[in-house]
Amino acid sequence: MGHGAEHLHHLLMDVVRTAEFALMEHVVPGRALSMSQLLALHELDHRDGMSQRELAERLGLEKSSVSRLVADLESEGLLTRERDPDNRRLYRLEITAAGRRLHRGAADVLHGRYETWAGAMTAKEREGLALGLPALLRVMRGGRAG
Amino acid sequence: MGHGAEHLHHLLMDVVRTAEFALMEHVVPGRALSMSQLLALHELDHRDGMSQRELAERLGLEKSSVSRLVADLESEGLLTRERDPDNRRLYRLEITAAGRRLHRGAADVLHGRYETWAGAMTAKEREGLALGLPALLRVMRGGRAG
DNA sequence: ATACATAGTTGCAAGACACAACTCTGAGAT
DNA sequence: ATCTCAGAGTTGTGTCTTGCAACTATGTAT
Repeated sequence: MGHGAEHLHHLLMDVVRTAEFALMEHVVPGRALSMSQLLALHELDHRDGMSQRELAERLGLEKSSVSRLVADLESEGLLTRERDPDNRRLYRLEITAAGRRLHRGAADVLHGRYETWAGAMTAKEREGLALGLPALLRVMRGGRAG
Repeated sequence: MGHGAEHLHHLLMDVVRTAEFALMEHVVPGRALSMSQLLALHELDHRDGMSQRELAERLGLEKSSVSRLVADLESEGLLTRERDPDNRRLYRLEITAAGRRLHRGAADVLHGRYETWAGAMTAKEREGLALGLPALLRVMRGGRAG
């Protein structure tokens, strides 16, 4: 087991260095979207009506950062902000059709990319990854569900 | 296997969001080191005498960025730069004892962190990760060995 | 009414990075 | 020799992303 741990040091550093590049490169052709912007769309695509505070929590960003992030996305027509009628302090964020299209497009690119990657792995490696990676995330976050 | 691919989209985004935080948080107590600085030490700790161009390639950074990065590390006594006698255009970078100590310290912290994580995983998950993660890196990089 | 808490905004400032233009060194070609 | 060209590294500058602190606006409780 010390074996795996020694590897992990190396491995995780490589993952961080490699993954962001592999994820972001050309997933959104034409438009210049940051990682955080894409992650925000990602969150909103599978849960509408979040507040900025909630989004900030999910993204691990400060509320001020999210304020600007969201303002940019709104001005590009990728999401809408409306005050909650029941509590006008907070916004209800909703992804627009364009935002959804963009996110799905990125997801498709990633999907295709994964198919390529998967083809270069053995079945055992694929299975291991499918089992181990979610587990790693689970424990890295300290047991909370994603 | 479309199943795995759909997951991966979600998964990798989460990895990027989570891993950097999990890796960098408190691994180098006292000193303020950036991810790239730590990665640079990591590279130099297992291969001495690299040039800046070489390091830039490994880190995926522009040579100007590496120039400043390395200058900082040198001024903090974590590495040395000496012109190659055989080709005075390039530097030979060498990690110092202090740099090595610092990197090994970070590695130890990560090691301990992994032990905790591993304890929260099942044996199958650990094995899967140990098999799948290197494979993922391999294919993400396009087959080159790490 | 007054005090307090919460959601979001704005004015900074810092850090990390790329790009372009520069210097310095070395390797041919004439 | 010297001219030219390529490669390694540096510096100037601008951009992007982010956090912190101070602010406004809205809601809640006493």
